[in-house]
Amino acid sequence: MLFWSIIHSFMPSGGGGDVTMQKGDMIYQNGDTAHIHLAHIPEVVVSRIPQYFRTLNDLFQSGETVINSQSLGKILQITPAQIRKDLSYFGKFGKQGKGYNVEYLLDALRGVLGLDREWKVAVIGVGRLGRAIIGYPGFGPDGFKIVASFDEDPRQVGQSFGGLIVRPMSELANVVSKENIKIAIVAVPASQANKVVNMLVEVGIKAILNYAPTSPITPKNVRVRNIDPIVSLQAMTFYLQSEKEVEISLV
Amino acid sequence: MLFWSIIHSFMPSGGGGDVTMQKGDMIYQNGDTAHIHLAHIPEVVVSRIPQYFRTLNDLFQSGETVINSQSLGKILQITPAQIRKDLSYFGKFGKQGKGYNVEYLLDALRGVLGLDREWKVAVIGVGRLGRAIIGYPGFGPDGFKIVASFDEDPRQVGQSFGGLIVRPMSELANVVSKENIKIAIVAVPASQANKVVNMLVEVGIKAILNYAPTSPITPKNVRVRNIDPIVSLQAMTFYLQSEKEVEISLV
DNA sequence: ATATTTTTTAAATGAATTTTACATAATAGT
DNA sequence: ACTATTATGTAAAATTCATTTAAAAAATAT
Repeated sequence: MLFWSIIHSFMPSGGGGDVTMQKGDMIYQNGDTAHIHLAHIPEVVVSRIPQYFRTLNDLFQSGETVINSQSLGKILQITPAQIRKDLSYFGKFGKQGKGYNVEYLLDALRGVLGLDREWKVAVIGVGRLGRAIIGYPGFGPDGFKIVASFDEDPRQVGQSFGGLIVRPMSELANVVSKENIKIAIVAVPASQANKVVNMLVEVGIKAILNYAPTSPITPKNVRVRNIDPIVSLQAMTFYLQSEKEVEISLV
Repeated sequence: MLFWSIIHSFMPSGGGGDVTMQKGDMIYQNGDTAHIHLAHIPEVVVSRIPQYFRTLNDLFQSGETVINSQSLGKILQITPAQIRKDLSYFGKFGKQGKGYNVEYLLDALRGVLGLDREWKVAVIGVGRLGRAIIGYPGFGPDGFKIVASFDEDPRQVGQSFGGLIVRPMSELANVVSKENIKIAIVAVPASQANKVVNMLVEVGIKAILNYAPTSPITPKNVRVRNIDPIVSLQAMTFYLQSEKEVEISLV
């Protein structure tokens, strides 16, 4: 690989669908093609951005036009310094002496998170949980559109939930490719989860929201987030029991 | 406060319900009472323990008797060294040259997480989501028993879901105290979540699993874990869009 | 105008977390 | 019984991440 160039100073983003570059990003040449490699951003930072986004959305809905890092920090229980640092990974959004324009920052983060488009989503498994997910009204307003559902069970195939006909797994590859689906939600029993995840990886899914109580293994270009209420509860019971400070009377 | 003693070498746990102490823990005297302060364990470590526990459970179910850190790491996508380090915060559970006895480690972690008892849980909000939670069969086997449900809406009060009569919020304090409930699951709309969380804190709830898309503020002795699929999805779309490496033809 | 507020940036510090490396102990094979 | 191998536990090093500090710049309020 022939090294080409590192961006040493920030270049503010242009208009619509282009790639924003920043300090630390790299352009390199490989054969007859140039590649852009975006600078590393800590995962913890990436996980906080959606929370900033949601809070800004709430503020915007309630008519707020400006907010500073201090107030935002109070709402989210995060220090103002950290909020400023996090945002600075992506650009300069604030006005000195004033704070952040809510609508402007909201738009900026929408771009950062890739939410300035619609993401098509497939749901795998239409049991009790899968049906609840399909019926959940929260995905649409944030740009996630459930466009297909699948189930292994022939008795489910053909049924209709939330306006979606349940398809057999054999149609997965076709539908994912035709509809250009990149995101899947897994709502099958633990016993089937690994097999299903492998199939999803195979057909080109790049992000999986996994509700099964497992930790599926995927190539690192396929992201997985697990939602497991038991795991969350257990992490809390650790504290519940360890905080029982023992009191021994000495008298 | 009169300083008393720091534990300098590990004392293996005794029998049933006592508190396991270890290197770094402190005993101090305050008035006529002795207090035990357990050594700090990183939050990330605490979050991983339930995953070890779940995987060991699976292994145990499928008849495995021994596992080493390498194999466990492969399953969980964690380095063997990290697993050993994590476990070493709580004691010595392995045998050199062999690995960990699955059943023994499982029991040990059950104790660490405080799962060697039953935890009573209250569910707040019996809408679509709340009912799905009450009906979810996964809580019971892990020692979490949903013993009460509440709703603000008078039309829901008195109805029965999953064998539980829905109670009015006015009975919250009484029931929580009589039943000694320490854990609550919040499944109310975002607009009510903060108010509900405040009520829960007030009546002595110490751990909250929050399904509402908010980040409620609590005193630091009350733990909160948020489950928000939108936030999880958005953290992934960041990578989906930023990984679109741009390819520019140079020919 | 001037003082105040608040952001941005960089650098330095500090804290938390992960990895490395190795002494030590158990096991398995000969 | 001896040797080679395996795998833990942990101290120390390395890394990553978070926080603090300081200084410059921009906006607002007095």
